Formats: sequence, C-alpha cells, structure tokens
Amino acid sequence: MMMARSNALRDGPGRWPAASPLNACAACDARPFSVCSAIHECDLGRLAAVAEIVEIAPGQTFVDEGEAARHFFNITRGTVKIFKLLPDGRRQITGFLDAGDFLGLAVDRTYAFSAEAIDTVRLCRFERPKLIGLLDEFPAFERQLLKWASHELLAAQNQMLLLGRKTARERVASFLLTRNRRRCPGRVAGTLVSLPMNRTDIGDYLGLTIETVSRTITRLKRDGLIRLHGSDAIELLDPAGLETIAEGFGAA
Amino acid sequence: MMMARSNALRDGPGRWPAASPLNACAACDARPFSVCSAIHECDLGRLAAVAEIVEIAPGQTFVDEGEAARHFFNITRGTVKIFKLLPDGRRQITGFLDAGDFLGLAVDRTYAFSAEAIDTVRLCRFERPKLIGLLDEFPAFERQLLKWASHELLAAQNQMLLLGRKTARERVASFLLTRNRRRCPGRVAGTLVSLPMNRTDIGDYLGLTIETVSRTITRLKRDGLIRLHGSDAIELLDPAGLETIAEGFGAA
DNA sequence: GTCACCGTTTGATCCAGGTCAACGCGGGCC
DNA sequence: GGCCCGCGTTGACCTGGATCAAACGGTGAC
Repeated sequence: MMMARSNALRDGPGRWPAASPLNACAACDARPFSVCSAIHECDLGRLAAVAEIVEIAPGQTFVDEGEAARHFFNITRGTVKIFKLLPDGRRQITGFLDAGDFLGLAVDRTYAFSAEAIDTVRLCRFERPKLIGLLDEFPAFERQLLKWASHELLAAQNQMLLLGRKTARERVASFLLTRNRRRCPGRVAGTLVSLPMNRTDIGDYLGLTIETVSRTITRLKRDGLIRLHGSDAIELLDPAGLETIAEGFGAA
Repeated sequence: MMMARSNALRDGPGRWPAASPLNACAACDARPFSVCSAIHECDLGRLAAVAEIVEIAPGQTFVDEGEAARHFFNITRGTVKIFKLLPDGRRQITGFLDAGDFLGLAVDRTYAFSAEAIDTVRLCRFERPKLIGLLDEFPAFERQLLKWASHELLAAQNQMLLLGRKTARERVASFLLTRNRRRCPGRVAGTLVSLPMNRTDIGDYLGLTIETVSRTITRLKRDGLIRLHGSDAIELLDPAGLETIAEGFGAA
C-alpha cells in the first residue's frame, strides 16, 4: 500500500542491482557491526554467494507471521519493526532493528512475527538452508549467531520488565535511553535521539496508547528532561535524570 | 532462608554425591529433552567431566542479577523462576524453567537476571569457559544451543505480546495453556496443569497483582472453563474455550 | 484437638492509563 | 495561495486492574 512503483520483495523487482556479490559484502557498511564480521575477508565470497541484496520501501511488510520461514535477514540500512498481532488488531511491536541487526531466529517452521520497513530499508536475504550450510563451514559465524541470540534474549528480558512492571513515564524514559545507546549511522555522538518510527509504533512497542506516549513526552519536556526537534528527533537534556526515572528510582 | 541444613550452592555442601559423572549423564532423565541430547552416548564422558550436579533447596536463589556470570546451568529436576527486580521491589518473572531447560544465555559479563528454585531443584552446573570449550569440540551441541536460544526468543516475543496487549483474563488463559503444553515429568497426558509456583509468582510473571490473578481464576472457574484441585493444580475443562480467550478472540 | 501462620480469596475503593473527541500543524497537491 | 490529509497534541471522562483491608482455609507445631 503506497508507492506506485512497488519494490515488493516477492514481486521480484525489489532486488538491488549488486554490481558484484563479492564487492557487496566487502563494501558493506554494516558488516563491522553485524554477525557477518565473523567471516574473514578472504572468505567473503562464500558469504556473498548466498546473500541476496534487497531494498524494501517504507511501510512494506516483508515477513508475515504464520508464513513458512524461508529466509534469514541482515539489515544493512534503515529501520525495521518486528511485531505480533491479535485478531482484533491489537499489536505488540517486539523490537526495532537497525543496520547490523540480524533477523529470523525466533522461528519454528513458520515465522512467529511480522516485519515491516519503517523507512527505506536495505537488507541481505539468505535462504535458510544455505545459511545453515554456511554455519557448518564457519563455526565462528555460528558462534556469532549464538552471541546475537543471547543479546536479543537479554533485550527481551529487559522489555518484559518494562511491559510488566514499569509506569508510562519509566517506559518512555527507558525507550529514549535505549534508542540513544544504539549506533545510529549518521548520529552525532551525544544526546540527540532520532526516532524514525511514529507515535503509534512507539505506543505499540511500549504497551501504551498513542495519547499516553504523547502526554508523557510532553511532561518530560515540561520537566526540562528533553527537548523536541520536530516530532522525530528528541534531545536528551538530562540523561542522568532520565536514567533515574527509567530504572525505577524516580519518585515523581 | 529456611531449611536448617542448607543446601546452599556457594556454601559447598550443595553438591550432589554423583556416584560417577559418566553414569550421571547417561542416566539423566532430562537428557532426551535437553540440549545435552546433541552429545552422543559415546561422548557423554566429555560432557560429564565438565558438569557438576547440584541440588538447590526451595526458595533458594542461585543466580544473582549483576553478579559475574561464571556458570551455565541445565535443569534436570524441579522448577526454577528467572526474574528481574526494580529498586523499589517491583519484580518481573521472565520465565519458569523445568527439567530439560537450559539457563545462562541471556548474559553479558554479569547475569542480567536472578534465578531461584521454586521446589527442590536438581541441575547440572557448567563453568562457562569449560562448556564453551566443549562447543568447539561438538558443533552439534552448539547448534542445539542456538536452537534453544531461538526457542526462548520465540517464547519471549509471545510473552511481550501478553504483557503489552492482553487483558488479565487473556493472560491467565494463555498462562494455563502454556503450562499445559509443557512436558511435566509425571504429568498424566490431558488437562490437569500443575502449578508449583504460588499466586505471587504467577502475578509477577503475568504483570498482574496477586489479587487480580486470584479473581481471574475464580471467574474462569465460575464460567466453567477450569476446575481447581487444591490451589496448585488446575484442570482445564474447556481447553478450546481457553484457547479462544488466550488468543484474544474472547468477547466476554 | 487447637492454635498460629501463611497463602489465597473476596470485598470496597482508587487511580493510571485507556477511550472518545476535538483541535493544531506541517507538507503535498492543485 | 488555499485546501486536504495524516500525524501529533490536548482535553474530558471512563474503566480495568491496583490498592487497601478483611476473612478464609489448610498445614504444621505442640
């Protein structure tokens, strides 16, 4: 829906015209941050051989919950949201993925989640059997995936604490700090957080409504903890104060 | 706290007098269900050599959030709760682990969670470097761990949906069904769910208070969906009806 | 047997956040 | 320029679940 000239993944034309697969991996900006860093320069050809570079248009869903799980993905540019739906439309976003993040582990035979591009996303797509074959060949790659899974599990536990036990104010403060800790390509080191997702997405990630997110941000602003630069960038004026709130110390 | 003759893990006397480590692994009831199944019968000696069998008394904490992460664990008997705390005492239980479950992945240098035995728990304890060494030797074992991590990630995403978007009634129904799907040693196939944890634990797992858990169970009972057998066993009279509620279809 | 204790249930009231509704604002389009 | 539309903000009110409080019931000690 939207974008007359569709870049739909399964329609075919979404393929990125990678000059040479080898060069694609060697030149990849995201590789240093990603699981692919486990593969040595000299073996990049083997990796590139099973990778397919794809570009996804904003708003486009490229993984559907319940669909047969045929691929793994590695984000190399842009931001993706992962979510689950209830039949009446209630939605829980379980994570935002940026460049360098790996996608496709939490899976049985079918995907247990959907994935949608927030902005223009570029990613490497791997057929599952091919990537699994590569794991046999490169144990360091498999080790890296295990490390990634552990990292995701840790983030998931933090999110469960947030969703189960934190107040709206604590949730928003936690969210801003977590976002700020990410390596965002092009981000000036410091306290300016860019939010490519809209308020609805933030609400669905934090288990709140859009109105509560908005009100809570307004209140943090009034309290001098943050400053807005448009609605998609927030400056953290008092990171320590936010940390105090996020960790549940905040009395107010 | 409690149990005059302490089986405290770090006090030493918690060690189980395993006749022979080799026999311990070969005879382990939990092995078929656990990540250890990846190690062939003939190599069990290598596994047993790095495993230490430990018994934990009910209520005893054997992993402390923030402590240096020195071990992995594999539960072979009993039930464990994994939780995170906020400074003011709010608690989120992020999972219950039973026989066959692996513990210790969601970790950086220090544990990101605490773990406490609910009933009498027996587990295999592995020093992290030793187990990691074993992974180099047995790729199938590492593969199994990755599979386990993926499985946990999937469960975590379901739990985020539950905590972020489900009503109390939906949460309790989901919980009972999830519990029922587990292979509980000694459980008669069917619809009798055993709940070794108390109501406070259930509340802290579902992001509810103990009162709401109790009231919700009472209401499910009144509606003829479940029957209580004591307070720690629940019979599912209408699993399909519970499923409808748990998945968010339930109008009532 | 009975007493005390602890976990559970039930009842009464409260409130954080949800719902419903209106308004503001910026960007694209004609 | 002016209109429209989608997102974000703000306001008024409502409610599901929290909080506070009391009663219940099973179990172990004596």
